[in-house]
Amino acid sequence: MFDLNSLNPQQREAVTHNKGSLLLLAGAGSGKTRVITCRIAHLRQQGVPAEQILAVTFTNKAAREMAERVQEMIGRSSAKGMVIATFHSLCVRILKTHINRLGFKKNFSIYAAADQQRLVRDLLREIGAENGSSDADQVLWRISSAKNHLIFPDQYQPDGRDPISSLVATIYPRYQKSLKAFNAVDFDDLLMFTVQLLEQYPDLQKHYCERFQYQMVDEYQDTNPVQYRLLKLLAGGHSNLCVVGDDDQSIYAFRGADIANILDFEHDFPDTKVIKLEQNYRSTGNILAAANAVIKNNQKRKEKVLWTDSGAGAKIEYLLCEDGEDEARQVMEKIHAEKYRRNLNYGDFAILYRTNSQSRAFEEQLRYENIPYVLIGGQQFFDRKEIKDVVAYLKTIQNPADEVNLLRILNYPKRGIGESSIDRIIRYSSDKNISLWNVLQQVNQVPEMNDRTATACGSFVDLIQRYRKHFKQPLRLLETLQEFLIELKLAAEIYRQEKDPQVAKRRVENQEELLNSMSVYLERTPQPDLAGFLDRISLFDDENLGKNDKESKLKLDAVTLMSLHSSKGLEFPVVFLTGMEEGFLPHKKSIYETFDIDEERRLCYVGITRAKQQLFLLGAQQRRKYGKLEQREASRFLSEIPEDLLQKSTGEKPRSSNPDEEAASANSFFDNIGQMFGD
DNA sequence: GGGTCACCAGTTTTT
DNA sequence: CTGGTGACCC
Repeated sequence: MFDLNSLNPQQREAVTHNKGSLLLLAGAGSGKTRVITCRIAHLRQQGVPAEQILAVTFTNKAAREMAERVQEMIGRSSAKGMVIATFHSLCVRILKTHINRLGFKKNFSIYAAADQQRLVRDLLREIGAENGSSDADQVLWRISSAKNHLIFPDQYQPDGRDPISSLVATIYPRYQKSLKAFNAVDFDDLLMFTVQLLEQYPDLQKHYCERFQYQMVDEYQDTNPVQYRLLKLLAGGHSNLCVVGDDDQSIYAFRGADIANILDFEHDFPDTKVIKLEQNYRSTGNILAAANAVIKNNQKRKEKVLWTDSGAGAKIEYLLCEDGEDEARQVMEKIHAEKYRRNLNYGDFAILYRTNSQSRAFEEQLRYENIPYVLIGGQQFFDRKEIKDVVAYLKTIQNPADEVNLLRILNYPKRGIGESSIDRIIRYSSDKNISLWNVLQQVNQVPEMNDRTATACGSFVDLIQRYRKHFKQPLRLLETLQEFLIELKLAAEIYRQEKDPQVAKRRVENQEELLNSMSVYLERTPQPDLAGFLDRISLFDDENLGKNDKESKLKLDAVTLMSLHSSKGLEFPVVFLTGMEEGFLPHKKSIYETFDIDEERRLCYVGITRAKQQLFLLGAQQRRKYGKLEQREASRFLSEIPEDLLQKSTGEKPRSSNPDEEAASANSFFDNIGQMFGD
């Protein structure tokens, strides 16, 4: 159990507030997760049945941690039956039972980014509008954003001034039609269809409302319009809905999050109790003072002032660097110095930046200095080709209507079904309106099919059918996957294709990680099957996969490099907030295109509040961009930090070949700084 | 099927 | 400057 006395008064109030809606404004580092888990434990203690409790998060990591902590607190059996899940997995649960009402079969596939991209590219090619990959990405982006706003294909209104949107108006309905034909849904559909289901079928809505009497939503500031709608439907007017979040850390507007959801919550749900958590248990006083000073410049926000009783701590250091390289060098110097001075580990340092391309200079320098580092972000495990190939096989076995994945593997590894044969098969399929899979089963009907290709198709069909049968034995799932990988000879294919044997080895090992993923799934699941495994790897992405996920990367003793976005929710003793320049933070797109400086300020706020003990702010006077040198101006956010919190220093003197030019640029820069610090 | 060349675009990301 | 992609050729 837990001790109410170990909580501060506001936390305690939040934990014991049981009835009606609750808005918990939890500042950075205010012990939010603890409050949510204690609140769940408290509900159980008050006699609320576990089945009535629903907690929704955005990431699997958050859901897993919450579930683990609840179990530690109240025990496994007492937690059994509650649902602690991400929005997406909650929706999959609902759709798995009821999606037939929307005309899908229950073995539907879930399309991830790569599958979607393939499909949209094919559709663009069909209408003769294929134009590199960037169009496909943009179209997909718009479709996703439409779905986030609950705009169905027939409701999509193109914007005349915008050429991409008319493309979207053509592609979106076709895209949705193809998905349905393939018995597949994409990530956004999971949410959109669930909302559609609950709206169209009041019996279902009633069912889920009654089931989940107590609902909690974490990171509420990140909810988008579909998620908001879903919560409204689940709450159904009566509920005990508790939302937890921090409007000051709302940084996902670009993917549809609407900060108005949290700002207007009290208005949307009358009689809401509002509780603010402002005591911070993470950072020193100086760091919090800087964070407060920056964020108070945002007009639309719930006022909060973070405080700590743990003392002011070190001053914040602002290092003005010559250029990007110098910035990287200065970070290295500080890492060496602080590691030695305070006996820290490499794992205590994080280098944060606005855009991923900024990581390069730091990586190079870290490698040069032989400092271990981990780069967070970049390619996701399940985006890797070798993994997608195996997953495509499994999806085809599970759902042969899934033509995107069927086509991906039809001739990989090569089995003598060439491009022209595939074209013939596709044409026959669309002419006769027979699914690809059915055409393959009667490939002799296809005109101009030579015998060898027909035989190859036959053995492909046989392979898939054989393994469909094998994968039906739940006790042999792991062995079957193992046998399947061997029979496919994918490892040999990888070694053949990849010149660098070390790279090939790593890729084969990645495939073997899938086996680990399967065995973890088997351990955790009472009634495992192939469908469940596929859902798991679509939804849960690379959790379980030892060396590739963010969490285990953070366990190594290595300096962490990541974007400001990825850093949300994490903390480090020493943080370097780099690229404190106009154009990076705020990013130039936000200055000239989206005009959302407030969101950039929140991003800056998130960065500052990651630091526990020491915060370094860095910026360069000039930077190489797209090959040419560019003068940089210090970020406006720097001038929002009171001068007495800052210790300023410059790096090396610029060593330009032209002393006059050098003096001029340095002077103008210092004039600028002088103005902003008011000296 | 693999290799080379020209061309383009360049913010943030989870599920 | 980079990385990714499509066109083109052998």
